[in-house]
Amino acid sequence: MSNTIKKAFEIVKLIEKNQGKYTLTDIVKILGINKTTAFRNLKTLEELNILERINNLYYLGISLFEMGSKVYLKQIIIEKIHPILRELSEEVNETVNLAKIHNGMVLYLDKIESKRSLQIQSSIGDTLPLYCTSLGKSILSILPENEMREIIKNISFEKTTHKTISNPKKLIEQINEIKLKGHSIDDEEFEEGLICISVPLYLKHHNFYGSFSLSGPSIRFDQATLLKLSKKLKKYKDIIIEKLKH
Amino acid sequence: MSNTIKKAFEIVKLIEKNQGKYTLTDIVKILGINKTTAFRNLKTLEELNILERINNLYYLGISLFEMGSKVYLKQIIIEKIHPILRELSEEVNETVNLAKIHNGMVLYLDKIESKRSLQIQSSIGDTLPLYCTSLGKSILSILPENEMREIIKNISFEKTTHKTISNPKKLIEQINEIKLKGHSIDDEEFEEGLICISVPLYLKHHNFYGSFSLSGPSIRFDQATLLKLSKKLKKYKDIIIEKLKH
DNA sequence: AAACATTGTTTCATATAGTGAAACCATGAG
DNA sequence: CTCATGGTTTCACTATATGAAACAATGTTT
Repeated sequence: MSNTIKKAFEIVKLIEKNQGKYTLTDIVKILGINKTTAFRNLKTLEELNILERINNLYYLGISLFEMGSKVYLKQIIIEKIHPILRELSEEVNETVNLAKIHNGMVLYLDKIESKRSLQIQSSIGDTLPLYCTSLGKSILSILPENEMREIIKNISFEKTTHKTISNPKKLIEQINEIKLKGHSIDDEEFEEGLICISVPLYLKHHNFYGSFSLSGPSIRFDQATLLKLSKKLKKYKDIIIEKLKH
Repeated sequence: MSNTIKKAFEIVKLIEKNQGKYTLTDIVKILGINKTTAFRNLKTLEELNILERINNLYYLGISLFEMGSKVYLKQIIIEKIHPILRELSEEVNETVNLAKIHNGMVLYLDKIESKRSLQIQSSIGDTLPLYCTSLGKSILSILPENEMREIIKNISFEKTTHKTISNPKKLIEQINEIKLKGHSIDDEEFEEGLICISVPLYLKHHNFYGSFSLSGPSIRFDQATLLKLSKKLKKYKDIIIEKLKH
């Protein structure tokens, strides 16, 4: 079924990974496709503003921005939650992230940066593994049991810090704890010096399995602070669920 | 050149206009394409998460959100300007919009809603005509003369309120005024009861022709207020230009 | 400045891959 | 139970995307 579309989309996905890095010939080499085909597809994608070409290097185009702004998720869910998360961020003066599960990964949906926060780089639209982020672990804790097992089965664990969870048993252990506590913590498991604390967020009516978090440098996030923050998170979680009830 | 891609994209563009309204058969009728082709294209688009199907009705898919979040414009320009606009919004307690020109239209890039503002519906990603918004008029005032003339030549004026500008001469007159004053006003020219005030924003290094605005109900925007707001806008404009200088 | 390398673009013959009419299901209405 | 509607599958066909090769436009090396 429409291979042409898929091929074109493969190109776009490649550009998404590395904007402004690839030239026609690069793309041909990387994807192993024919030059003429690539050439013509790039041309049409450019015409459609799906890609943009500057000095023969390709970038994601403005059409994607236009359409991306209009997906249901953005207009109905993210934009309704945003002001609430903003309040949270202002109240505790830390960076807030919102995420959902997508293809067995954490997809970042929204972010409110605290003014003081040293910038930790996670961008809206990025995807990260479930097992090494507090957001991901929170989400895992609210998934239907069989779905969770299925996802964990397909994870290939890779350590990014010495604290990263590296096997299914440990992960499932933690998930069970999270179910009891109602929140999850990423204690430098993904990035040295970075701590996150998340609560799961399930919106039944929208079939939304997600979570949101507070994150910052480990210096600021001692045990006492974490306890306080977890309470705040749960408070705001209730506010969100109330607002998105229908 | 790759007609298949274009056809597929036509479908996506149709869905963008009316999410959750069209079924396969509708799409076939509206676009005058073959049922089988539409069927298969819809299927691949769904597979690629470009479209989402719920009860045989189509919505924009999550891939578009992912990729849309990563366009240069968003990551480099909008996200840098955002906190500044947020400050502006908080300082004057009114709704702020950011826009740029795209295909002879105003493309809304960002929005910060004031808490008190009665919701005026303009969404990020929307496009509106240049001539009936203050944002558009501001942009026109900074375009190269020939480009501006060319664009105005192609406008088909349509009145949405009795105050809407309805001919090129009047528009060019106003643009000349804007060039002198440094800001533009939309006095219920697009929507009854809605006033906007904008300043143009040209970012040389990014080849960015845009503008940003404050908007709200006409009751609040008397002459004296407008004067104050125009000063604020210009102040923030300088801040933005300074920050995006390189 | 000439020869070479590299990369984007065009041509054209070919067959693959998308197309569309028609038949087929599944569902819901009358 | 019949009909109507809308989604799905089949299959023969040819239009359409494909890819090798030639070409043009760069910039680089000698």
